[in-house]
Amino acid sequence: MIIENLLLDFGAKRISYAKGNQLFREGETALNYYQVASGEVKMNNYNLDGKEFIQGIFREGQSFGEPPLFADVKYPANAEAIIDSEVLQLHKSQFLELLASHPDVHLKMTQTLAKRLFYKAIMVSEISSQEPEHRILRILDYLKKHVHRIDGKFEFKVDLTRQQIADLTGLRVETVIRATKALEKKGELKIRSRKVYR
Amino acid sequence: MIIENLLLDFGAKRISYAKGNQLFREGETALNYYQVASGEVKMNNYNLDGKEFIQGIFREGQSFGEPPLFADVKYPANAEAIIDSEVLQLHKSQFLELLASHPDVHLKMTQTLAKRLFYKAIMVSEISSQEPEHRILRILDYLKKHVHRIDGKFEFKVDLTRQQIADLTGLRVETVIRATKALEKKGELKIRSRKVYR
DNA sequence: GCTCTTTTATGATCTCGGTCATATTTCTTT
DNA sequence: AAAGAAATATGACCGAGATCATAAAAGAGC
Repeated sequence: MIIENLLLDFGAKRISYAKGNQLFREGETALNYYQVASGEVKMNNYNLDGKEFIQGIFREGQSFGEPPLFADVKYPANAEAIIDSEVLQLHKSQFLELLASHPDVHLKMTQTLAKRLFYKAIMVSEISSQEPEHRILRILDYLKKHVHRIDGKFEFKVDLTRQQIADLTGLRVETVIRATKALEKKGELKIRSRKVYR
Repeated sequence: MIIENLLLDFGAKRISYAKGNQLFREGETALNYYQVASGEVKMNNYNLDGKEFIQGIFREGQSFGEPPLFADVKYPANAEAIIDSEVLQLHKSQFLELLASHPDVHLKMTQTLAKRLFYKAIMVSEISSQEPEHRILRILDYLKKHVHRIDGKFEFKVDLTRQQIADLTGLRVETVIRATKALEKKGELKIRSRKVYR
């Protein structure tokens, strides 16, 4: 996260996206730095038969889609507003200038990328070689510990639908529903009025 | 990649690891920056029943295991020499000093992380939602285009065993063997004396 | 309150890739 | 050249999770 005034100083614009609208698409060239001012944005892929995979969900203060600004590659996924959202948008060239003139911000950016890489490393290994229940617990624990920074049993209310959990783990809704129930029975999580607590 | 003399100036050491030896393990705290001087190092995970997943393979000039130096996390995977290797090793504090005093090197580092993130984003989506043949082609195309920078049909000789392809894609050897054969029949790749060309 | 949509739920069936067993070919080492 | 190890190959079978169908509960909008 880069503080708003600094972004605005460098010419960032505040732009609104209605629920369901796309900010950019897989395969496009990256032109801007994006940071959520309010709302919720997801990055996702669709495979050939329409199945969605969610790369990540970004909330207030979080930036997304920066890697292609550094590496010379196209966007590996789409970005879409999950709910009505406002986004701070800064053109690539100004963004790079900002980093060059603010080493501390650059370092923070590097740390952000490093954290994301850590998350992806975990997920890719999980998805490739673990059974559904394990995968689900892993992503919940990751969100609990690294995103929401919550401690204590069942203190983390999972603000995701079963479908979203499925899309984050590469499973199917039905499998997630059955697996979460099995996990509740095992005492690994709680379900109160359909919401999952971990 | 950071040029060798610069690393040595900051106190890096050249260390040899025999084939099969581990440089660090999943869950350990990151203490050093690593860069391959010669040989080949892989980062991997093992799941509960011993199945391996290869996060990446690093060759001469490539660095690995940096994210935990930036983000405050433990290693998400092990590092192991695939063949006898020499590695340049620089202590975390000196490494961060190096970056602070050489903004160009820092930017290059950020670009490296960004590229790796790009690769992981592709793989995690592939693994989660695509069939074996698709996954295999994707990783081969990634290696061809982004690692070896080769152009032209069947010009890329894949220097991986079927088992390694399996461990990189989260598949099983038998599946990779069958899938590569099917892909050859479809004209997507060639197999000459058991080596895969793409 | 009523309607429409979204989300959760559950059973039945199917299928693809995993598993297991075994063989053959190639590479290494002595 | 022989022996051993590693990599590739192939068939038979199985099972976990996907798929399909259908329903019920909860939430959103009017």
